[in-house]
Amino acid sequence: MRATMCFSHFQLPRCQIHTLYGSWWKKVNNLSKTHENISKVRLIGPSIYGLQGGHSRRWTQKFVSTNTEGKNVLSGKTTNIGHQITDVSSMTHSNLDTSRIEIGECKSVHIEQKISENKDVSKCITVIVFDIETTGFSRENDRIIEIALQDLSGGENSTFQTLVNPDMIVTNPQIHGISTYMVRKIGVPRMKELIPILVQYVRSRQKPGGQTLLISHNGKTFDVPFLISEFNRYSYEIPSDWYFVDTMSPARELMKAEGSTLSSKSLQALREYYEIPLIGQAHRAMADVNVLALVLQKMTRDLKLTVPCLLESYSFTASEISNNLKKKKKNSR
DNA sequence: GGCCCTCTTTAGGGCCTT
Repeated sequence: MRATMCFSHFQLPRCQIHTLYGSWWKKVNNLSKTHENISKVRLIGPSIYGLQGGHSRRWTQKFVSTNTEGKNVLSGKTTNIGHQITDVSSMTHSNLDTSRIEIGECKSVHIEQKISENKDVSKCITVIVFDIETTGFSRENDRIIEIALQDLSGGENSTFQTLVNPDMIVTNPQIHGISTYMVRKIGVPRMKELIPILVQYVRSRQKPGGQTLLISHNGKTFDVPFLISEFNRYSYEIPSDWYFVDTMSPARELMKAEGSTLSSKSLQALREYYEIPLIGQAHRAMADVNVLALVLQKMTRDLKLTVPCLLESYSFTASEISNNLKKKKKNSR
């Protein structure tokens, strides 16, 4: 199977060409070897993911390659909450051979426990900003056509971006500029193929024994439920140690804050409020991720929010969202 | 569709995501 995968940097210039197999993928494998009992790279068991075979079953071969059309970028250094974004990095064209990857076991530590044990919990939390583009607003009838992630701790391969073939006509290219032609190109992965890679990528960014915090704008009502639907559609589940934060909540607080002139909670309004220049096309996943990463940095500064704060006060899990959706569906019958 | 706010909870409207 061959799929197109984009790994992008926050900004040009493009200064390095890596192969994923030589960089990120090697890192994934090294991680699994180094932390066998802690954070061994894992795609969760076959029973959950509907794979054939037992835990010892290896993944079948997959090739993932970037293409420039997909604007797949891979960033080297970006930013960290509490630190200024100081650098930009390179672009990657890669061939990724995911064969012979062991499905291991991952031991995670409960976040609340970790916070109480370690005040500097932010050091063991991976903060990833993400965004999706879709064919519309309906989780049932529409599909994801682009996804982008940026690990705010920076470093090699800190961003992940790809178009997704939705197997349907893209009816809203005027919104994001993504056409049916673009997503139907040879090599653009379907969601079913992308999910294991996506999970593995996030896992590769996770610190040993740490947790993952995935941040998006309006994620509670759009991005996360959409992801849940896509995962469930192919009998996958979002890993239970993925914690989500919706930046709409702190944005509401910012609107109410004394002296704030923020008039709307939209990402565009937040970008304008903080005078963040738009790099790339609005409503392309990575462009919006870049904006949100900067908004998050400035908003957490203004509201004096720390990463543990975000976790304690704003985070939610996919299962909480799923349970809410099930309850509401049941009540509406 | 779902969250939040308010002129509220026995509800309705605005906003946000593509």
